[in-house]
Amino acid sequence: MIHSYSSEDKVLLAVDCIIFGFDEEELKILLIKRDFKPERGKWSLMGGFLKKDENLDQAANRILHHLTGINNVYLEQLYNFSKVDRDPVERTLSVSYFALINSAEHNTELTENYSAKWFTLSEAPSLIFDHGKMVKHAISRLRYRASNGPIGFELLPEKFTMRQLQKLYEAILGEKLDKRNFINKINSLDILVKLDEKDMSSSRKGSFLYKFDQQKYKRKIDDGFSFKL
Amino acid sequence: MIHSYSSEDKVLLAVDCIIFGFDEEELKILLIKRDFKPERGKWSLMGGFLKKDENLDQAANRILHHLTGINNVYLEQLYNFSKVDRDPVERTLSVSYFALINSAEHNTELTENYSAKWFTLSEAPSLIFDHGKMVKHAISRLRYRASNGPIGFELLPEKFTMRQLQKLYEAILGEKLDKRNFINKINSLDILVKLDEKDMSSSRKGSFLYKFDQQKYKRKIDDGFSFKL
DNA sequence: CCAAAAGTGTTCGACATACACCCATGA
DNA sequence: TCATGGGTGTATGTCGAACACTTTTGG
Repeated sequence: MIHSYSSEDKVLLAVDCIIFGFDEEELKILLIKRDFKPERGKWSLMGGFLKKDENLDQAANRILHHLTGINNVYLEQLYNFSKVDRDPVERTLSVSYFALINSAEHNTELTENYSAKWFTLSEAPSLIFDHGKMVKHAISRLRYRASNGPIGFELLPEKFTMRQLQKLYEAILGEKLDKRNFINKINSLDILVKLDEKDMSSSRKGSFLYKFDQQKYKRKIDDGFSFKL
Repeated sequence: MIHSYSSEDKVLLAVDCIIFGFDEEELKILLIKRDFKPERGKWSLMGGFLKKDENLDQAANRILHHLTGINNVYLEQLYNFSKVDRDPVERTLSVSYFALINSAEHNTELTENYSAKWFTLSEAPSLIFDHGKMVKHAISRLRYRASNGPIGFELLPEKFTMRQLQKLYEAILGEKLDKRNFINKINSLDILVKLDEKDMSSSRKGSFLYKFDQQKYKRKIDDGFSFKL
């Protein structure tokens, strides 16, 4: 048995995370101001390098935790960006990941303890290297995933109103949806539980809160059900 | 300006290609018998290592050409497989690519000059490392792409019959399709040209040949059209 | 004349879309 | 009492699914 592929080239492998959040109205991404060279002072995605004793998912989790204090969020590998001169310092490939976080839960902590900032998609500054391309790619994957699986709930608090859910989907899909049709469709999926509780913050009448029913969803999936929105 | 990220780990990056072909009846993948260690003599995907002066798409094209003599085919990056001990020799990550080739055009050349062999999906031998996982992933991507874009034509000769096209889609999707519904749907897309020519090899009556009209398709796309099958 | 594949339309049901009014409440 | 957002059902059109017979021609 041989012990190395000794004549082959090795490369640096970065991991960059596109972190999505939702603030009741708009879809946002979390960026940090770089405090190191090159491009110090410019805005960038959260990133870091793969270490030799971890896989990419682990690296993405580690980087996310290190830069934001956050753990246990939805993370998904997207694409490997490999243009030879994409990083001016040294040949580096970057694997992009997208993350979904419930920003209500983490907002203040984030912006105070770490120098991260939320930007709406339209207000986001231009990013270093090919990070802009990564964001575009991530948005299109997010749309796909949100339309084909119950992934949107990752961006909401555990309990949420129908209106919040609708606003979220409108933000993800970039289009207005009809209130009645949306609710009918969601109800026909039969994967939410309506709670006895109301959220009173948005109106005088108050609106019922719902929870995503993970167990029920899994049972339905095993039964051939497929989520489509 | 700094000139290296000197303290970071570097890794070997492989590229492995899942090559799909179609032989009038079944979807196949092209494998080679490894003539080097480790796992010499076992079947594997076509693979090689990324070199420092090329990007991943270039590497995939180079590897494909080197191992099969084929150039200019549809290639798409899929996923980074990064488990720490996936390759027993040395830490290696692998980026999988899937390729679509018109096997009629390349068949004999391939199996004679190179030690490659076509396998139907059900007859394929078990593969080294995590190559089996890569194939599964590639099939699901192929299904998605073929359902949402005119990518199936990459697997057919330039001129083809409706029946061939239907068989191809049946093979990709893994289900029988209704002849009339299929033809109606394809015709309603309005992206094929019917030729005056018939293919006489499959029946006494002969069946008309069609070509995919790239120009027309592009015009329709620019016009907001979206391919769905 | 017969076997074997090619070609061709219509009906029916399901699902998506469009659309407007009453309700409950706090101020 | 009124302003604000919450909640609810129906009618219509579109698209996908099921389905069977005639045509051609080489042997």
